[in-house]
Amino acid sequence: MPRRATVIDVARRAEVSSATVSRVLNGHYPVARATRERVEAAVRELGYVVNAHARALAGTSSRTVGIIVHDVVDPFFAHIARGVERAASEAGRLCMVCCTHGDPRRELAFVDLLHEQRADAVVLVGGAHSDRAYAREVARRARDLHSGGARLVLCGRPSVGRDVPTLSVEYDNEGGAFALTDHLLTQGHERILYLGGPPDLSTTRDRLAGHRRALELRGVTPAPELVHTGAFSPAFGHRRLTELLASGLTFSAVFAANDMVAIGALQALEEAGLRVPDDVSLVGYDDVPAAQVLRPRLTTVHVPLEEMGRQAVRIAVPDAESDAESCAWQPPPEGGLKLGTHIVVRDSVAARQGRVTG
Amino acid sequence: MPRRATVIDVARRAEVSSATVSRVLNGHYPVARATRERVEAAVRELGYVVNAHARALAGTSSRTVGIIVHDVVDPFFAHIARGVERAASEAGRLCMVCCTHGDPRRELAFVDLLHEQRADAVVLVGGAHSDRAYAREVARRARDLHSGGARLVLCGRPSVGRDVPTLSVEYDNEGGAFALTDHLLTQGHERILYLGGPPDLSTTRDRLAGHRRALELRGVTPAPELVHTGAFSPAFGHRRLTELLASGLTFSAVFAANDMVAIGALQALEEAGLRVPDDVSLVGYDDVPAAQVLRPRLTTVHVPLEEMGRQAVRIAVPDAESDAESCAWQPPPEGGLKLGTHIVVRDSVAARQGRVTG
DNA sequence: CTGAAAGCGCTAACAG
DNA sequence: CTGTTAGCGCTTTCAG
Repeated sequence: MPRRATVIDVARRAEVSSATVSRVLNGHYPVARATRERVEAAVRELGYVVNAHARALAGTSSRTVGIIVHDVVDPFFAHIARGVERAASEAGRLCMVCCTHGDPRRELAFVDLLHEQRADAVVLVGGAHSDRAYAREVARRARDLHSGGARLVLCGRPSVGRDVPTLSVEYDNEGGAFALTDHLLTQGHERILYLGGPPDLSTTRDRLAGHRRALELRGVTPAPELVHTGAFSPAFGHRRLTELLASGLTFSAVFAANDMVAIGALQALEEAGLRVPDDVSLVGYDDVPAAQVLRPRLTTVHVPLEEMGRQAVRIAVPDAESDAESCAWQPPPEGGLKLGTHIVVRDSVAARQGRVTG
Repeated sequence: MPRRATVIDVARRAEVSSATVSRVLNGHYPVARATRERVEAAVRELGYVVNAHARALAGTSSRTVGIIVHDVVDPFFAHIARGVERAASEAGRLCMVCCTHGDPRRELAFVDLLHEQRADAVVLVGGAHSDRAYAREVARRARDLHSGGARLVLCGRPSVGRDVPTLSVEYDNEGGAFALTDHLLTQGHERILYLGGPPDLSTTRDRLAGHRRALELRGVTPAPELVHTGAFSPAFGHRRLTELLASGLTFSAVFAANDMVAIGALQALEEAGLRVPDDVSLVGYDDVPAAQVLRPRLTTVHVPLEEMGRQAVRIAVPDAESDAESCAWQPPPEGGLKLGTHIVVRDSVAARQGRVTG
């Protein structure tokens, strides 16, 4: 196998030094036009391709960012990933994506792997399990990363400690759940079934907190039998709601922990011969595209997913432009952004008709 | 900023040589138990993290694979990306994903970028535009990559030339379209509107070819006014079908070029007061999850998306296990896989009632 | 089992 | 404007 061409080969061929080759390759440095052309020709003739590793080793950054999600197919993560990829690309960086499938150990392992790659930023996406030991592990990595000049960005999850050097991009999760529940309450629903979401995930806790706050504000006592946490999947929504319906539980509305759960819930309702919103109202959360495809179209909470991804890299890495003077750039002093959410009213909620289904 | 720890620092601390540190870090080499433990302790105490770039430079591969898609959010690409990510991860590799948003120039630029990163494999996903110059560019990069020991994998697109060193994973696109059209024909539909898909994309050409072959085989003459190519989006499906309906075009079934187009088409039909499948039958292609969420549930062609992604990396890189003896591994002689597709019958097609809508 | 030393390919001073 | 010369941090012969 013929060894790959290197700067030296190009230099020899163009009859210049390797430094000159490097200079024309990088632009940003005066090189005589004739020389430049000779080098460019040599590059072309040799099919030379710089070695990003050698380049990274020699000082310049790796020009990559990493993102860690549960699953690239899940629209919640996919949209955030798109934002990260776009912003990274605009900042002249490659995006490495890792999928944990919800396993915290894989998550930690990926942070390490991305650190090894010397990613300029590592974006950790989605709710976190509330586990002290786990938070400590994340904190340690945040420090390691930081002391190496890289940033750990928490996207849609709480901080892991006051003086841990992380950046963060959150969204108003509690507020969205509050608004959504209030909307239901306003329509006369008081027995609202809360369905789905892993109970120990920060996302679930926040949504439930907003839900409860709204209930209490309207003088409705939260009923424990109306809270059924679980997974964030259509399968869970379908299965659990089917069971609940069979058990005779009564409620007039369902608050699905996210749109995926709502998809399954809607199917269960359909199968039970219940009409949405006539017999039961239904709401979701996240406002992924599927929410508009469902019939009835789903009332839900819009979360600026892609924007979160964009911001995550924006606050963590200097962009292409200011990049020339990259040393001038520095992370925003706040270090933490919180994006707004808002309820999107569509067709899956109706005023309560008096009857309570069960 | 305190310089990051290096093997030398670890070596010093553990009172061994850097070579020994390297050996314990990599496993695969006899090191006295006591020595190993001393090194491991030093690593921990210093918060040492290997530099993947230095490692890659020093000879071992970069342990990464790259994937180039139009858009990570589009389920077609997302599922393939998931397969690639999983297989890469299982083979101990990181996955770098790039989004072109359909721009061939970005695609080429990303191949270069991934080559610079010395990715072990670069997977190019999705239909390609049939453009000689473009194919030549791809071919050149395939050769460059190959001569550097990396592989270019074409996933769901045709070869760029007989003796261009690429690997490929295809699916039976033409066959699926044939089967689907035949299904419609069997149900009595003869005026079938073919809707969507960029006309110069290989994917579209293949699907249309299968569609036409089925038509001809049943003695139905393809009608040019029934073919309306365009984008692969719900927006296109909705807009164009709405126009067509207004124009008075007659047809009893719609063959949407993919499920996304079908989503838009269904909405247009609904808005026009037409019922699916009672008034008009509708089919899609790809069998993404949305196909099961639509009402009626969509009859479509199942494409083994995730499996394609998996296979793409499987044929291109040695897996973790055989990796120990990695020099023993070599790409499968075939170099080209073709996965099967099959039609999934759901609820969006009904036997033709006689009336032809328009 | 362990150490010494030679690069891997590139960039970045530092001199001209 | 261009060449020389050190490394960047790691792996890897080749010798003990």
